[in-house]
Amino acid sequence: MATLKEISLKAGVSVSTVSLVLNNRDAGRVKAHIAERVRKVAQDLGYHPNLMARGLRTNHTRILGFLSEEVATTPYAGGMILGAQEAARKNGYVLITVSTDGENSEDAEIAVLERYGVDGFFYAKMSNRFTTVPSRLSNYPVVLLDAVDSHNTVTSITPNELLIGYDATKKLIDAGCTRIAYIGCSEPMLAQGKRLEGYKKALTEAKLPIDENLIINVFNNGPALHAVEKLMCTYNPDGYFCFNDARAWYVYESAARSGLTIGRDISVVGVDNHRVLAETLSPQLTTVELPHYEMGYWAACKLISMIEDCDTSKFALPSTRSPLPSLANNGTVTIHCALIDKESVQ
Amino acid sequence: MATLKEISLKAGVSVSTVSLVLNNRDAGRVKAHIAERVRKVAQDLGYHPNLMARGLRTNHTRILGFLSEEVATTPYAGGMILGAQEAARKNGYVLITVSTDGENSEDAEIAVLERYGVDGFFYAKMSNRFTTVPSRLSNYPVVLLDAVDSHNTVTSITPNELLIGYDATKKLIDAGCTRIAYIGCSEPMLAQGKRLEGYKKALTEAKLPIDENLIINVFNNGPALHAVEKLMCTYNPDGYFCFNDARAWYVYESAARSGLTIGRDISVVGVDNHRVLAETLSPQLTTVELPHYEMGYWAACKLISMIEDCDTSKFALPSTRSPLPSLANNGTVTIHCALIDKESVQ
DNA sequence: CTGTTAGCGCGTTCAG
DNA sequence: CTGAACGCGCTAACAG
Repeated sequence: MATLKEISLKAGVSVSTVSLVLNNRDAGRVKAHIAERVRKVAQDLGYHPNLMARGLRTNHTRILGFLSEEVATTPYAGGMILGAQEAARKNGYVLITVSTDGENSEDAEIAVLERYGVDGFFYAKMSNRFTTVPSRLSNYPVVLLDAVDSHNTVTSITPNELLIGYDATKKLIDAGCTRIAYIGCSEPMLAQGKRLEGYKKALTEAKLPIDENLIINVFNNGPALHAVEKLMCTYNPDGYFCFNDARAWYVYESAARSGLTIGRDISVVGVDNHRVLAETLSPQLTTVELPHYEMGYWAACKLISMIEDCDTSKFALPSTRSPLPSLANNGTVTIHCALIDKESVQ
Repeated sequence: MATLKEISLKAGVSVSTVSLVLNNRDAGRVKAHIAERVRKVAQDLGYHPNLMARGLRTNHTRILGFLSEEVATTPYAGGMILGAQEAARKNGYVLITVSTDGENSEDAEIAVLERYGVDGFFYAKMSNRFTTVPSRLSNYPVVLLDAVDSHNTVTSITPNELLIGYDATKKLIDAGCTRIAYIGCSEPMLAQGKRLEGYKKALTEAKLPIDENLIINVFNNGPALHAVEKLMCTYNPDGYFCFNDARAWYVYESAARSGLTIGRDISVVGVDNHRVLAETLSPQLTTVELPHYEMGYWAACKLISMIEDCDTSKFALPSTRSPLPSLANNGTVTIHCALIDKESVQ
């Protein structure tokens, strides 16, 4: 690793001149031909600044801390890290990811990241919920991922859960379904209530009745299958909106046992576009995609803009299936999730 | 963030004395009572060394670089990162994870990690395969994850694929199955050949015939389902060893359509213990767990031992379902994966 | 327009 | 037994 000093020696100028040139702060301060020579030598030596030394001096490291409660391990949410990483990379930043296994270790993890001099933090949760950000983070730029700040003060990005329920149900209505079931989630989650609300909104708008018999909440386990089978036999829904792709499987299995064909006899919409499940199921599952990658990407751009206190227009957002909200937004930002049309809706 | 200087001022000693004491190098060099005072002040001020400054001085940062080709995004392999992270944390290290989207960006990513002064690298692949490690890494300690070095020189950890096939098939044989099918993978993978080999080995040992009609390789898509249905109707296997949990789903679906009950009429064993799939399926899928967390944990301990050139006995390996190999091993290390007994084998 | 000087926070000689 | 002095690689004052 070449150093500034080596370059200065070889180019016959002082270290500070080299620093000036290589940081492009030589406009009208260093003669053009000498600046050129410096650049040449740097190029030849394959110079890259030592980021630790620079960080020590400038007090910013271009390291972002990614705090999560085992989010890295969930099959769903690795995409958030990937998206954040990608956006970070494009802007010359890097991620240190840390998982906290509980509230108690959290403080220690933050302390470690502080010692490395991170410039800001992501604070990610496993699924959309209200959260209070640790007070230790209050001096840093922070963006919440898949969680909403209880005090409604720190910027966050989450899926628009209501629209998920609305779009999915609308899809089934437009396909001609009139008796649409909702296979919900027994665990208390923000997403559960909102998606149900969207489901009801779509039905109401279409002047379809809300039949409480068609609404069930299940855990992700054996009894869930029986509950779905029973619902199918008893009330014969022609459409199913499922809280997630895993719950959609119960519909597939029940249909197979009942001799019903998905995409013809009944229609199904899930949520997640879970890589393994949604791709494996046959016919492929029409599902609303949770845009983890996109949320991560957005959060990183947002965080960097906060760190650099700069105009958000410098960030090029990728064009993705779920269009990203403007970076100018603050507070509780939501993202309209794309419905991925596959084969399970007639 | 308190500094050495602040402590030295408050304690009325010099900076170097503080450094000595706080690094526990004060044996017979600093008077006990003064050392005690220094420690007290440091405690009060909540002192933690600035890791960048230390790294600049010592040329090691306690940062580990985790290179992977989108491994972070696969639903399978996030566990590797988690395991590596956990082991790193326990030993005072931290991870910078970087995904390369192709061979070309790889070199640039490595360069970035070098500039941050990482002490060593993980080089992870998406699934067990032969790999040549980028020459740029040759000056660093490196551990390969879920991949084997083509030149057989850098240390790697991978699942013992042969035993996966053997154990899974043996499980079915012990349950009384005599016509055991193998639902394999059409993509060329190291794992495919080895698992098939283990399957055949178990059959041969049990003096069961190897019937090529019972062996099919499929992609993960619609036609796979038809292939499995056809196999089921035509040859009536009583046991199924599936390359992975996703392929096991085809057996579940086919069985449901044929009116067969899994765990009674036929038995199924998968591979992955994929969080969503294996837990959602009903009856729950008996499957061989790919110990991603464990591999990551092992790799981190190994890498740190290489960096510190220290005895491997200082590392406490967690007791996990798949017992970890000794850290004394070098070269191509494999891990015996645990079979998770659930409900799909009679 | 350029080079000298200083110091970020730390660890390590080397005198005293 | 302790503290002064130096340097890691870099940037930012300020002087020339």
